[in-house]
Amino acid sequence: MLALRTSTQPQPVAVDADALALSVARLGAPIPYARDSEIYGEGEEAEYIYQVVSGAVRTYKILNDGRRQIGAFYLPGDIFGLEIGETHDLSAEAVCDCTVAVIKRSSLVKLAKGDSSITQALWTLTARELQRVQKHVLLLVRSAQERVASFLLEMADRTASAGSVVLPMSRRDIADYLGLTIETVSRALAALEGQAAIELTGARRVQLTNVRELRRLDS
Amino acid sequence: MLALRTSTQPQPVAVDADALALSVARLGAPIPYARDSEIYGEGEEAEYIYQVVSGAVRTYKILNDGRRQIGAFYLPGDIFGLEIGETHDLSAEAVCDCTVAVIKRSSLVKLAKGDSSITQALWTLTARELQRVQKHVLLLVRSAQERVASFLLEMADRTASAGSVVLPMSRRDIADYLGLTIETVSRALAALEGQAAIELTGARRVQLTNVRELRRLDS
DNA sequence: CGCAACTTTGATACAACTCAAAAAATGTGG
DNA sequence: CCACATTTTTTGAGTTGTATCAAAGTTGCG
Repeated sequence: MLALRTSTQPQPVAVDADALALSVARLGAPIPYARDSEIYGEGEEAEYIYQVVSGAVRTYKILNDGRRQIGAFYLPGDIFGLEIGETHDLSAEAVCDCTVAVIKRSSLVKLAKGDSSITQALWTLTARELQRVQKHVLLLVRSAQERVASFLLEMADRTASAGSVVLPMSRRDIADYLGLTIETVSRALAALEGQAAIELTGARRVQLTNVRELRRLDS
Repeated sequence: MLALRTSTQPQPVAVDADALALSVARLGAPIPYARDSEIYGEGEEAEYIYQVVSGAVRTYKILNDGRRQIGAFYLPGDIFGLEIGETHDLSAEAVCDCTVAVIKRSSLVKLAKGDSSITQALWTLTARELQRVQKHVLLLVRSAQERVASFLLEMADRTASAGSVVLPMSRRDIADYLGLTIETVSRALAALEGQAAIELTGARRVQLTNVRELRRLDS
């Protein structure tokens, strides 16, 4: 939700944060990352702030039992890697080949000294991230089908695609984001197709044929 | 984790936020709330910022299927109700009879005008809240016993009680926080007692007899 | 003390997981 | 562009952990 794009979601106090997003894109150095390559690791110093230019990025943690929990997917326009502490709480990887604009945190802090609206914008970004994670919590207590339906709606909304969603991530990624197994994700998709809510027009291409029904599951 | 208290958790960039917490306690009007009474409702204007003085507070949302998801428990010293948008994202209620210090958001904003460190402090509070919710996500993808063990450790840590934890909330509250049913919470507690990790010395009093074992489950 | 609310325990059901294998998609070199 | 190898996704069968339904204890308060 840290997006430049317009969205059907309410965007309170958005102006400053979005202006900052523009700044990152303009000032930041664009860097290419290959699929599955690490952008930063958990515990590393949070020296930079990142914005997806093209492609997609995931943040995640590895649990002690070896499972991986994905914290978020970031799409073009989204800012990630903003921490208030010294280090990153999660690791970040490229979901697919992608380009990321990078700006030094210290240069933003320097800008913020002369312009309190930048501090305000950074705060807003953190608050939006908080709202996003709160939604994630609500997602994780719902049924498998509801989680998948909600995920599809979110992706459709964020990619501004008219009903036809191209998922940049694998079933494993989706499963690890939703707290499910890949088999359960696959079956949930098949069930949604059976209910004529979606149409699987390729492994990673989904047509949302009945958004009403998906919303009913999501709500 | 928005606490004045000392804690075994790392507290990065804590000074300003804690100073602010002191300000709320000093400047805020102490207001008593009866058990289960509403402090604010989801969607209401976020006019005030709150700090628990005594007792405990829960924030929550009601899902469309009628279930309730608790977002957080706030204990003495903790600040809650800080939003960046115009309205509250969750509702807040008194878990038990409690006292809450209340300060107008506008007066903090006024203070912040002359002191950028106050803006910084508010940002830090939001960031801590973000970290807390991220932990909550990790909790919700674990087994019932692991969730309960983790919850007990968190409560022990936050109440700074030497092994003996008094839970201010009911099983229903715990279940709704952990995304479980009350029966499963009860059984998980019984199982932990069977493994000699804890001792139930009353419905709401738990003795942590083997913190090592609990931490192994938590990790 | 007695009642109401809360918690525990038991029996059963079901959703999601695990293990296994087939099918489909993707990438690669000839 | 095709044939093959590899990876990813789907489907199937069986298991398991948690939910549900029901009832018995327990706690705490008026």
